Amino acid sequence: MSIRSPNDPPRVRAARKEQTRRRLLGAAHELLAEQGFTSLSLREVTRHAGVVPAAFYRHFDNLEALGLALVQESFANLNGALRAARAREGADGLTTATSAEAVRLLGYARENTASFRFVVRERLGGSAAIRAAITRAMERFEGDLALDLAREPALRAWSTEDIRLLASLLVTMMTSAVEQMVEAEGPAAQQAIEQRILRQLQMLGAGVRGWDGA
Amino acid sequence: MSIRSPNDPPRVRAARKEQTRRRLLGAAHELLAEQGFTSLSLREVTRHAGVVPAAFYRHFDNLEALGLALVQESFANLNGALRAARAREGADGLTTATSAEAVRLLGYARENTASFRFVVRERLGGSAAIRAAITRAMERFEGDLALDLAREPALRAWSTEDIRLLASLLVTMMTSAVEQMVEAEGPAAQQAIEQRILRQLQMLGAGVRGWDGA
DNA sequence: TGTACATCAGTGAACGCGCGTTCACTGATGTAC
DNA sequence: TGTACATCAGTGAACGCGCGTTCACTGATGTAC
Repeated sequence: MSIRSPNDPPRVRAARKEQTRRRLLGAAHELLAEQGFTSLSLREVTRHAGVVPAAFYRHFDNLEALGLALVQESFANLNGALRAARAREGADGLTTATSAEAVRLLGYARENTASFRFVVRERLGGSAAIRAAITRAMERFEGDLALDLAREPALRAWSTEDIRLLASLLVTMMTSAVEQMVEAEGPAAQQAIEQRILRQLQMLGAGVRGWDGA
Repeated sequence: MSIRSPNDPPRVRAARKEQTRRRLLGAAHELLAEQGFTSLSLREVTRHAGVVPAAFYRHFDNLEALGLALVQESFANLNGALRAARAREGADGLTTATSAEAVRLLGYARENTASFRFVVRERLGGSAAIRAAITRAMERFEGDLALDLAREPALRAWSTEDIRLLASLLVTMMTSAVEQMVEAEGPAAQQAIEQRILRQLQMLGAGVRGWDGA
């Protein structure tokens, strides 16, 4: 590091620090495509980032803090992408809307495999703090989904609890599809996964239409 | 080790070896209740089992081999328990049968938390070989379920592919419930999880009844 | 039953290795005048 | 604009530690006669 250019603008130091931080996060991100977070080492990350191990501590207290930053970033990107895509499209009807959301989510997962693989793998394993952060983010996602469902005319007669259960079930199904997606090899497999969950959503949709809450 | 008793029966050596093997598996099992397989160390396991590290190699090639043995054992126990419970009960009707199976599975998961926590955590993380072994076992489970579904009068008109999709969806739902169950604290939380998935199964059941395969 | 030899589960010491963390340092960047 | 001093991101060396694996060994168990 410490390569100076003659005419840097002011705040160069802060910008360079941020740049190194990004390099650390990026290095971890790349390494996590091929291994679990638990088996990641600080030295590995700094080596990959082209920085000396001790430099790590200028940016994070420890590896777990970096992991939490990754979780936060992954979900921020995902939510941003979904929000943008929703605004772009805007579908009507419950089944259609849910299916469209699934397609958007899977599409984003397909394009951001590394990020999703990390989240999917760490959701249940390894560090308790990271697990908790992922759970929290997914609960927020599920809550938003429940709010959307509550506005659906088709579900007007449903109890709040049943709407929550439906949202939870939808998240379960999408999570499972994303799990398959990040392990899928080749576009054919990816398309098959998408078609499978869409048909499963239709099956469930038939149940939702026939549901009288009894 | 090597504590001799005066009048041991023959085959003492083999029996003692098996006993040590069980101790190693048991030690790993206990340690895995509190940490991921990836962060488990050979020395930790042997220490917990009361054996010198080098002794490990008389029983397994490496830690991963022990992990695979654990996977195999977990599913063998699960399948045995479910088969026994099914024979004991035997329910009629699709929704009833599926719900009963879910109740059995969750009950067994409640009583064997450590074993399930291991499987649930390693299903997506860590070692590729262990992940593959768990996936295989779950596919077998899903295949058996699909066979059962195929025999259901209510599903006579369904295509093979749709029956597979339904089995897959049911496994997804049960897996999710088991994931929640192993993290649940207290009987109240456990019962809530059970009630939630039962109602979700009813919602899906309504869809299955109304499904015309279109 | 008794003896002599073979087997082999478990031992204990040793090895080299990568790890996380600490520390005093360096030199470019930032600031005050 | 120029100078003197302060800040601080990144360095390089050092540390103690637990790790997986190897090896020659020991002594109880097993077998052949």
